[in-house]
Amino acid sequence: MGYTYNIEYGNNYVIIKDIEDFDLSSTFDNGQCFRWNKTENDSYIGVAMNKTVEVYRDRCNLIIKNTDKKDFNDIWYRYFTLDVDYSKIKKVLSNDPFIKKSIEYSPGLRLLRQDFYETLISFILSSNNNIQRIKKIINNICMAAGNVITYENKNYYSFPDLQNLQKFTVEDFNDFGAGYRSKYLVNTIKSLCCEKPDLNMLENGSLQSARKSLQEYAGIGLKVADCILLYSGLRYDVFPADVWIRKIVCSYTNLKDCPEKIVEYAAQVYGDYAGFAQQYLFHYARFNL
DNA sequence: GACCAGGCTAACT
DNA sequence: AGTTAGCATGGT
Repeated sequence: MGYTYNIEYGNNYVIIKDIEDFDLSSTFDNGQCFRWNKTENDSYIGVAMNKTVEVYRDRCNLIIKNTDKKDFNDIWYRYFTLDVDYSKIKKVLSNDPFIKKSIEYSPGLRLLRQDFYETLISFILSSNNNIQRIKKIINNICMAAGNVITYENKNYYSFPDLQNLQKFTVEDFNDFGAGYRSKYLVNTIKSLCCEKPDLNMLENGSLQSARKSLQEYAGIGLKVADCILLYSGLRYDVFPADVWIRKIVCSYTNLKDCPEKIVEYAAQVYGDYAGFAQQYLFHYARFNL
């Protein structure tokens, strides 16, 4: 399964040599994640999985700083979907001329497998919101209840676990800037603490049942449910249809601007790779419409 | 001041 | 089942 990479394990860093299909900007600045930021040196520093790491390219190599062999194998290999064969996915999806164009625009885009609960909370915050503001709200939440992680004399804050999220009130989330979504968060966090969702069912059950069970939570509709399933790496046969996706899909098909119809179309045309198709399209749309 | 942002909920026909 | 107002906030 997956690839074998030529990897160098150093003192607090890991180098993946001659890596293909891994462009930093189109991976981190494409709206799937909210806790990665570009530095002055064109590297990216991210807080994920209770860790802070810095990632940068040196020609064909990818360097991950502030990590080691164990964390690379236990966490980052999976987080960065290094087991996924993007050349195969791109080849299949390129049968569709418009997806092909989007792939050519950002061929090094990757999906990330992020923490399920962080993804769930983050995308409740995403509704009728913009990426810049979503990042700000999430950062406020992390600063208020996350663990401090120091890296190169700067403090970073992990995404809080459910126990810590549970102590926040509607007023707290209002102070963080969540607006009318605050009550959804409090409600959903309480439900999640009370009974954990069945991740195995979400991953392996029918798509219909996975969506339906996520939509039981306050603040989660069809689009947010698909984002949660896709960006936590549970499944790739989803198609989050936000305003950008709706615009661009309607521009190259004669579909009406109706999310359910667009999702149905994507399932038929892109099948098990719909989630990847969506991500290439989204990135293209955001910077070209 | 209007419009928009990785939409959802509730209240209507 | 389909349609629509209302929703918090900050940027353009």
